[in-house]
Amino acid sequence: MACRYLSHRGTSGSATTTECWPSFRELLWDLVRRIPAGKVSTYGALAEAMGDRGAARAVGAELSGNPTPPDPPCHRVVYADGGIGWYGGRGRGAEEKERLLRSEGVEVSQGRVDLSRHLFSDFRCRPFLTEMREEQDAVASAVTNGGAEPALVSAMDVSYRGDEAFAARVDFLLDSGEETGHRLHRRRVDLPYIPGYLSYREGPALLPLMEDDGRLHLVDGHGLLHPRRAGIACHLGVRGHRCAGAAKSLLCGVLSDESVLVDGEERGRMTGGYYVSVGSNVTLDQACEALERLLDIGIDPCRRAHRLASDFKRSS
DNA sequence: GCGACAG
DNA sequence: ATCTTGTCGC
Repeated sequence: MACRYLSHRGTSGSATTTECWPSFRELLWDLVRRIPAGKVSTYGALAEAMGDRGAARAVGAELSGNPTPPDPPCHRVVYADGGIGWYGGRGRGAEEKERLLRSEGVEVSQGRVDLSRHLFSDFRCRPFLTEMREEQDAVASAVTNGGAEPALVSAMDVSYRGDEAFAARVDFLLDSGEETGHRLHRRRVDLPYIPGYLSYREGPALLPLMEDDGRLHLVDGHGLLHPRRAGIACHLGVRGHRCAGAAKSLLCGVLSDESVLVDGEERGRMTGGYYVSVGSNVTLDQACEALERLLDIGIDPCRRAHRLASDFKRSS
């Protein structure tokens, strides 16, 4: 199956990521512990060991939360140019980081480590981010357009507190705009936000809320308007649900009139302040018309879902 | 130097 | 996304 990360366990209906993918956090700290004293690595190198250099910022964000420094030796992780970087977060502690490195035999001059002498790069690690990209290619090829005109629309969003996700879905009748109900779901997440991998962070929290009764699900994020045509709306859509993405900003593509083009191809459309793109089982026209219809009668379903998820978190 | 990326 | 103070507009 193309979506291991969303696979169900038995008949319980629960879907987890941990069954299929390693934990970003655990894997990262394992890697950091392998850097010997006297050596350093870089944020990008650690990200690359896990399969994508683009996750370098997520690596830095996780390392900045080291609860017991200097035990997992996050001070041995520096910038790609040898710059010392921060220690303890928010621009603080470069001196302490430099002192620790010097005490371990790392030469620091002009505020920089000579990476040609001190770079450790003997990481052997499952490149799971690469595997996720490969899965995204399979997801993209499974996307389908079309279906009957939707009469029901549900908007979905997720709010966070630490590694806990609070997901919400709000339902509307398309013709009257009447709000007919909502569903909530709370769960732990174990992947940080990494551009291009949003579906692996938020998908597991949203999937249990989806319903295969012909309704169109509008998800906060992109569908085909993604570097590998596999945004979160596609991941959820290829599970058999009708799904489109509605995002507030672009991940890729250029705006040309109302269309968003990638390599000259229309992958999405800007309407009502949202970038809309197909997830699966719906056409771009249908998704845009549904959103426009609700906006026209004064209802912003995405904002409603955002507030519901936010309220759900606050009251939990 | 430029560009900088859903949530 | 979240954090957090201040500020603007209805």
